[in-house]
Amino acid sequence: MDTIGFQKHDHASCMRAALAAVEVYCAAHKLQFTPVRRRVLEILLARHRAMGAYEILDTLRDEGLGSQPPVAYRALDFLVNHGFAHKIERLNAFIACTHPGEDHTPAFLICRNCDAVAEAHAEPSRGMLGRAAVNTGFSIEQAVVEALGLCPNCRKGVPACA
Amino acid sequence: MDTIGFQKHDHASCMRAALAAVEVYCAAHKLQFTPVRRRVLEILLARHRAMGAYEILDTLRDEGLGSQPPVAYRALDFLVNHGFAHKIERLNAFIACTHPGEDHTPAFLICRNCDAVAEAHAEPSRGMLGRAAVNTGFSIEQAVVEALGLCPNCRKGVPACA
DNA sequence: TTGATAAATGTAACTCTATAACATATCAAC
DNA sequence: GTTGATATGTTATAGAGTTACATTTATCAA
Repeated sequence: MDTIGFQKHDHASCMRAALAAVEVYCAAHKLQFTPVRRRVLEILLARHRAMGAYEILDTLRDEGLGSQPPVAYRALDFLVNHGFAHKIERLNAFIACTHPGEDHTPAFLICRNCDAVAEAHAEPSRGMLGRAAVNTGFSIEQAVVEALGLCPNCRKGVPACA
Repeated sequence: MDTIGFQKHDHASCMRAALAAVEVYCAAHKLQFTPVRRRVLEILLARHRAMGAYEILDTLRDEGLGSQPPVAYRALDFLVNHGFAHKIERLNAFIACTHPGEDHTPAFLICRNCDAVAEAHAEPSRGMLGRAAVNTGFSIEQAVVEALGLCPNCRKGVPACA
């Protein structure tokens, strides 16, 4: 068990499910889910938190799967481009998607105390941002929505969201 | 005349107004609006677009106002902390606030073609993000809201938003 | 007005994040 | 199997941001 979206859950099965979903998606879309790409996604899924590219690279290096930055960045580009992982701009870090394969605009809740990250849905076309876009004639193609604050565990004083 | 929020406006007067507002605010709050801080804000206001810290630093260096990164970053920290400028996470860049002094949560519309940036208002506590936060027990303290797409000028094919 | 304290700046060195460029290998499809 | 596209390996470098410490400048109280 581990924390996801600030709640406990069966992490091993959620990891298997995500990998399976990505495999299915790649097969259906004729994408190459190569060993490096797979391993980077596994690392992100296993840690279940936002990780810097160089932190991921360290793990790859230990496993002999490539030691230079472009190896990690290229795998991450692939994962992000196809929606299997997301970049958290505010942290310059990456996190596995909690529902890969589905088309969605993610929004994140980032705990400033324990760095846990929960993924929610955003609808940039709605709300004030969408209205502002329509008013100015701007067409939204992508959106970064990241909230910073305290997760429920840290609010209650749980040390480092154990 | 220049573009702001994708529209033409009297840029010189908007710059004067913003500087005046910041001066008033600093006097009222006993903040030191020092030459470096003032100059960085002027640079941001004059260019009227998102600028990287090193781009700003180059200008400072040319003027003999400091040549090392901390000089620019410290001034930018001051401006951002007091709401006189904002950081665009997606661009790792900074932009002058269009209504300094007022307490607000900014949202940005970023043109991927010409890099023009318009500032809108966000209300992170409302909408889907706010609901997700309430549901999970997360308390939002700050939010990054940035939309990427095409500004009206670039949609119409105006070359580089001239 | 001077002396203590805090705030701001100058500077060097460094860390972290990310990309360019080019060679090599592997895959996919005819 | 040859060819063209896609992916990987590797070197070097660019860009963004911080740490640490010395020095200066402002603030304020005695």
